[in-house]
Amino acid sequence: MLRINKELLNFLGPLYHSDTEGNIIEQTFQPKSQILLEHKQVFSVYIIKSGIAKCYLTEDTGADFIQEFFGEGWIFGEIEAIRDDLSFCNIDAISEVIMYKISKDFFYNLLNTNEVFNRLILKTLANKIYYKAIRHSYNQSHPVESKLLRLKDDFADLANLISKQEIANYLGITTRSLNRTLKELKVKGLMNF
Amino acid sequence: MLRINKELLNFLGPLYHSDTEGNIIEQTFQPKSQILLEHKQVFSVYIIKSGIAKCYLTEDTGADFIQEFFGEGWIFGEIEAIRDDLSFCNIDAISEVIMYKISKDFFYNLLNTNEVFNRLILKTLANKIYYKAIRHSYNQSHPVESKLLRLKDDFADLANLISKQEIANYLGITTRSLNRTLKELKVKGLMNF
DNA sequence: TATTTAAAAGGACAATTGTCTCGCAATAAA
DNA sequence: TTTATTGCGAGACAATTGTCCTTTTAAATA
Repeated sequence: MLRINKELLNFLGPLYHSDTEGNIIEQTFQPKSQILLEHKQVFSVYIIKSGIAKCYLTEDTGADFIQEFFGEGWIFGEIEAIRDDLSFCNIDAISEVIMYKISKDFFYNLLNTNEVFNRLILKTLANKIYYKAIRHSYNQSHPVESKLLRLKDDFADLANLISKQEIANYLGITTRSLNRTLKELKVKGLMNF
Repeated sequence: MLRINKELLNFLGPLYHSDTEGNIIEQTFQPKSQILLEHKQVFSVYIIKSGIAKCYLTEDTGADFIQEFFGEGWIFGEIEAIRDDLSFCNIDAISEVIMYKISKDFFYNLLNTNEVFNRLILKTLANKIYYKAIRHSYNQSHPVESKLLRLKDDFADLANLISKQEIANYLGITTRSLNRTLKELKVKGLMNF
């Protein structure tokens, strides 16, 4: 649930340091600040250098559904750039987030001229689809208890970084259901979160 | 819910006809036959020339969750090729399906040497992510009734091609829930499917 | 320390969705 | 025509999850 991409980060670090034309800039976001908003134009592609962000959609019901938690090396804005369309997600910083920011044009340029980068982006996109397919299918076919157990280890890692509300939003359930099920699992001795 | 990709089909048609080395072959699958199985090696990338297929995952609960219905121009196997991993979906023909089949190697080759193809694949991947993100979020945040209404028009188009069971599997619900809700909508005069 | 605020936990009840089962209708096989 | 077979629809009930609201806890501030 916390996605990282060291390969992409390793590619971008050196590129940033050798860049003299301002094609890549660093930008810092404070915790809880909004990085990207739904239904807006996107002018840049972002890669997380450090910190954690959440990517979520706000539905007409008022509920937020968290697509993914983004960590080091995770990229966003690239889908909008490739589709040449408005943003379809909100991105909020959870911790302090430092990011590499590259303009759409430079992103296109890299895609066309740098085979390694091109392949990295292809892989990243393919992985995003893979992760989403598996998760969506699992979510639709299993009760809350199973979903929670499946993420047990992730919770342990993220426990002091993300709130209960965020976990609920990630699972597409209410905090009430989350608490109820967590308690049942505690009684059964299957979880101590 | 029935995805097509004319652009990709328009690209592949001429390529197929000018191909003298057997890089692209046509293959026909009968209705209900299996085209791809989960957890198997994938040696080719497929693009649908005509017909309809379904892409689904079988969960440990025994339930099938349909990721998408594939129509003309839709591609699959490309994610496995890019990730260099086993298949993670089953693909079954629904109607008779005629496909262009290209080897992994030729697919890689096209990606590296043909900028147009490369861009088409990037777009296709980005679209797959976009569609999945929107649908997953909607599914998690809305009751069955809303999900059905949202797909009203698609149902009308596909009604005589796909079964009730398949619709239920696409929505991640049981046929019982589907029938119950369809009846309620009929009573309300909101649907006549 | 006392006071305010926000996050977390949970009680009571309602709504939604699933499970199991049976019956009906349509189509295919005997 | 009769007999299986299969998909569809739905009744009765159970389980799951959500809604609304109150209480508890813990951290932040005065």
